[in-house]
Amino acid sequence: MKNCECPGAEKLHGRFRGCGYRMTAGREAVIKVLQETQEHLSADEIFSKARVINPDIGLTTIYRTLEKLSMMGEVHKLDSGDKRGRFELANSGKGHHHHLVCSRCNRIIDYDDFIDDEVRLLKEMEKKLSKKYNFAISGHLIQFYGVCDKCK
Amino acid sequence: MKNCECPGAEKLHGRFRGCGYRMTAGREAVIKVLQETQEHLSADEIFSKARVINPDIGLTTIYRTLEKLSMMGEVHKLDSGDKRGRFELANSGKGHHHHLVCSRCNRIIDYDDFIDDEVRLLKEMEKKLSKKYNFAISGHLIQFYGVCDKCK
DNA sequence: CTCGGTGCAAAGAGTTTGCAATCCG
DNA sequence: CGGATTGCAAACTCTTTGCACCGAG
Repeated sequence: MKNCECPGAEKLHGRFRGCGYRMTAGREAVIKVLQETQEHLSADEIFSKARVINPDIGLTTIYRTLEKLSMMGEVHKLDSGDKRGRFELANSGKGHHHHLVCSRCNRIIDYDDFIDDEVRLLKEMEKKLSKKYNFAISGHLIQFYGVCDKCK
Repeated sequence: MKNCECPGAEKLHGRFRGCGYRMTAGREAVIKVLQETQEHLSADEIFSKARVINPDIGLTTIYRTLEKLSMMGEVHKLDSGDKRGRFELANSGKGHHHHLVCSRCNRIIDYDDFIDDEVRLLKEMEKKLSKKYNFAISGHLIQFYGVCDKCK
């Protein structure tokens, strides 16, 4: 798989084309599902929802599409502690945010409160760490674990 | 499994006993392996190393011991991005630290540089977030992703 | 003696792969 | 038309479970 860098294209459809990929019914369905949800869906959950749009789609296509979107930087794969991956669109309406993960029900809550201080510190850390460890930092993961209101 | 809180016991051996568990050759081997390594081993890697100490040990015991130690708060389970879990002793010589994760080779590097500022901010965040989201925060995960020096 | 602990084999769960058929452009 | 994409089933990987035997205390 090519590690595609095709910036600026407004629509995912265009980005696929620009990367030499094709837009298909299956991919459209996956993207639609991701755009319409507020939650962090697993591959399987995306599968169920995508089936409603396109009954012929297979789980394999979900995985392959997610992998492509992930490579393109359009979706982020999250780790919620249970064994399956969860996915969120990178460029949904949401801005930069981090996660609260419930250890009991594995629910993931986004937060973007108070995030400016966080981001400022992170940028500094990135600079210092990449210098000290000669490490090319491309991203970060910040999560707080605990028990959510519903589970308490 | 009991969610054991038996503070203050100096040795893991004692902590096991204090929790109503038994100390066995298998558990000793797992603990020894964890104490002697500087890396973040997977269950399988721990298995190989433990086999050297105790050739009769099975992979199952590794998993079950790690689960107990994890419940007791003696080991932390890490997520490196590849699908298997990695483990580190909570009370090794290392103090509080966070991780740099190489996306290429999945190596995890500990850092504890500049960590005071980080921890200070985290504590603040925890306070604010737990209030706003009514979320009982028990821990956090901070990781930077990128490409390590060896992989560049 | 009592129960917790063990190894083994088998089961699970999530994800990936091989392949022939199909579809996009 | 040519190569990318797909669904299906099978393969894989890591982890968990059932069970009969073993052993710590």
